[in-house]
Amino acid sequence: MSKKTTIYDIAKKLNITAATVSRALNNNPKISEATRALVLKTAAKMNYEQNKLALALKSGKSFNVGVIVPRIDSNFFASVIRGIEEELHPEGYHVIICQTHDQKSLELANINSLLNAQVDGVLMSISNANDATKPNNPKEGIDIEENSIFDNLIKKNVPLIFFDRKKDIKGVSSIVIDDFKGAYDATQHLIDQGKKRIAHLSNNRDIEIFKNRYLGYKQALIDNGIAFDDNLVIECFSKVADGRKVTQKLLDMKEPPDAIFSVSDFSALGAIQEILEQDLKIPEDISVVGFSNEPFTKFMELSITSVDQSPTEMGRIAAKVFLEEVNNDSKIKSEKHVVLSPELMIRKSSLSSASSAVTA
Amino acid sequence: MSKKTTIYDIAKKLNITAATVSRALNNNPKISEATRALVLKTAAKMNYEQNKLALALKSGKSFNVGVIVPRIDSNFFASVIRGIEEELHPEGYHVIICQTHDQKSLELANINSLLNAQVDGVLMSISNANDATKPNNPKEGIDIEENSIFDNLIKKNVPLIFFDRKKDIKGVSSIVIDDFKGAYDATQHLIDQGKKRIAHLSNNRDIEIFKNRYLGYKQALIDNGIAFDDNLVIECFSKVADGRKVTQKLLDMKEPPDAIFSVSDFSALGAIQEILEQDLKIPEDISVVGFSNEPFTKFMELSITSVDQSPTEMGRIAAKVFLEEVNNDSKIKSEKHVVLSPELMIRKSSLSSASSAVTA
DNA sequence: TATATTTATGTAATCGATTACGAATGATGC
DNA sequence: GCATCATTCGTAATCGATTACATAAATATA
Repeated sequence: MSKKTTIYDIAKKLNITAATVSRALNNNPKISEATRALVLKTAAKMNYEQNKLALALKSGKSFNVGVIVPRIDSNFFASVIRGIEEELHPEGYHVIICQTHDQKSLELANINSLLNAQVDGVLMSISNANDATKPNNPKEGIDIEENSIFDNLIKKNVPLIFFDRKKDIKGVSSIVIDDFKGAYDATQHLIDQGKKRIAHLSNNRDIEIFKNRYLGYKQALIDNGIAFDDNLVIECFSKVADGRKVTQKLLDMKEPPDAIFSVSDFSALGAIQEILEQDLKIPEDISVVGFSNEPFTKFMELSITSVDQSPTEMGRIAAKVFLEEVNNDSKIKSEKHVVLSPELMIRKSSLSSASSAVTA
Repeated sequence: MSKKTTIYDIAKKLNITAATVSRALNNNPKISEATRALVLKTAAKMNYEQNKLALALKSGKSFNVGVIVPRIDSNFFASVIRGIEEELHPEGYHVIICQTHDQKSLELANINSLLNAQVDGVLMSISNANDATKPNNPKEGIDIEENSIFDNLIKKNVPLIFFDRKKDIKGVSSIVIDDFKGAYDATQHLIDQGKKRIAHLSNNRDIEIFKNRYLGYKQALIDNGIAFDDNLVIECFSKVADGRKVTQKLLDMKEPPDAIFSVSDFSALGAIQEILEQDLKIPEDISVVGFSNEPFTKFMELSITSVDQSPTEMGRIAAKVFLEEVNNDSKIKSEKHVVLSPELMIRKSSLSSASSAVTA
């Protein structure tokens, strides 16, 4: 319908050039107050709105950032994105969402696609794809083949920020929680409740967060003089059904566990369902602790103890780190590593005595 | 670091012009096979990637769409966005997320901001801000002052699609669920269970969805010969705490209700908590039905009956309608109104007899 | 008054692509 | 051998902004 008005339209109407209009609109000092006022008034009258696309092409800044997550319909990722959006919106940035569904190929495709769209930065949580088929690179945390996915970003000097699930790449900042501590605290809590045979529902430990939770769990056992038993550690997906399945196996053991610490709230829920099904009592017979503090853990009548990751805060900080990097003109670039402290939310699924208060 | 390579770089290297390079890259027939192959090979060698920004400026298509929601960290909206992203990504579109936090001012600001960014379309669910202070326009569903928010979009011919919370605007498509039917079915179900005094936790009925749920509830009562009692309808926010508060009032009545139908799962949960607190039995004494099928309703031990809105499907369809509109070159523009049928998920919170099966 | 110095504006290049138009080349037909 | 035509490629405009440089006008200085 009505074509968008450009600075040329305004220029023509006022018999001046587009350059003058541009200067008037941008508070350039080299212009008379009279013409500035005139241009501003005319621009308003003609409903002028700056074409950010043209500006982006000229300036090389699109004021768009890409956010890549495995999926958006999980409370954790949605909350992180919420934090990112809230922090970046006032600064004039738009947030572009990409999902990988845990496929490495989509991860690469999304990065390239975002680069073509000229985003000013990429904030991402890496995918959970199973890389187990490839031989592990012995150099701790550095897998050259893997990192080549991010080469394009780094070569083009586009800020990359990892949150939650990161890779160790030189020059790349990251915001994570202290997964080791989260797991350690959860395990210690179970031990404090008198539990001695604590199982661990793990997940792909090629991913740092799952490895660290595993290590935190193990260390807490060791520090309390409890023998670590490999048979009590089972890998399982973050799904209710998978949690049920592996819990069934645990309960079938000669010496079943008296507590379960899961890296996921969903598998923790599956564990609870299976335990109750077998007419065992929670937390008396078996205590259960999850991870992520998904909303439902608080809502259940038998509320589930879980580790809160303050996802919105994580998103906010990731956004702030991005802003620092993108506004840093100096050549000295520093990577920043923020580690948030997790908070154990103690609830009914693990609180043996009625004495202590339950966290809201 | 390494500047991005442009078609001019390729042209210079091959001693041809950028026009030829562009033609080679775009499968333009007016070019020899020899040069095309040469250009393609050189482009690959130089790691050429098309600058979508330049393309967008030239073509007027940014291949970005804006999605505006009250907030992203609710399962419903996150799921809708998931559907939108999954449908639009294969078509080459990026999804830009904006949150309004239910503020009309942010709604307007976001629309304008997206327009400046030259998005190809806007998919949105309108905010829940209370317009009650303004006198209602008698013309059903058409509020001129309100709609002026969308004027810019319509004037510029940018496709606008509403999902879930819509306004009736000429030429604007919408995807909603049949909220009337959802509420009707829920109420009928409660009546089928023998309930006779059914309360309704409503919400701001200036919003269509809440109005329709109210009307569906009312009609079900009437159709079953149950007198409608205004005292049993209470407005309340979609929050657990608010649900508790108003339920307390309901239970304090001389004749308390024997069932509660809530427009929100969260206030339904609050209701349940309050009911159990008062040592009443669910569903024997009081049944509770929510709306939205939030994940936690299924997970609770006392699972909550709720109305599923198939949000991912809603997002997919919204995206498809957008694609139809954006790909429609003809001048005949038609608005499309898709109404999805909601599905009542019957669970323990309302199923009196153990005879019937509970939906998963 | 003549010169120096601001101040305000215009000219034109630039960002990186696409494309209408025109020109050069070679092939074809008679 | 020459007109005709198709093929292939170059020229230059365009999308809508910004900005270095040039220039004209206005003001200050001696």
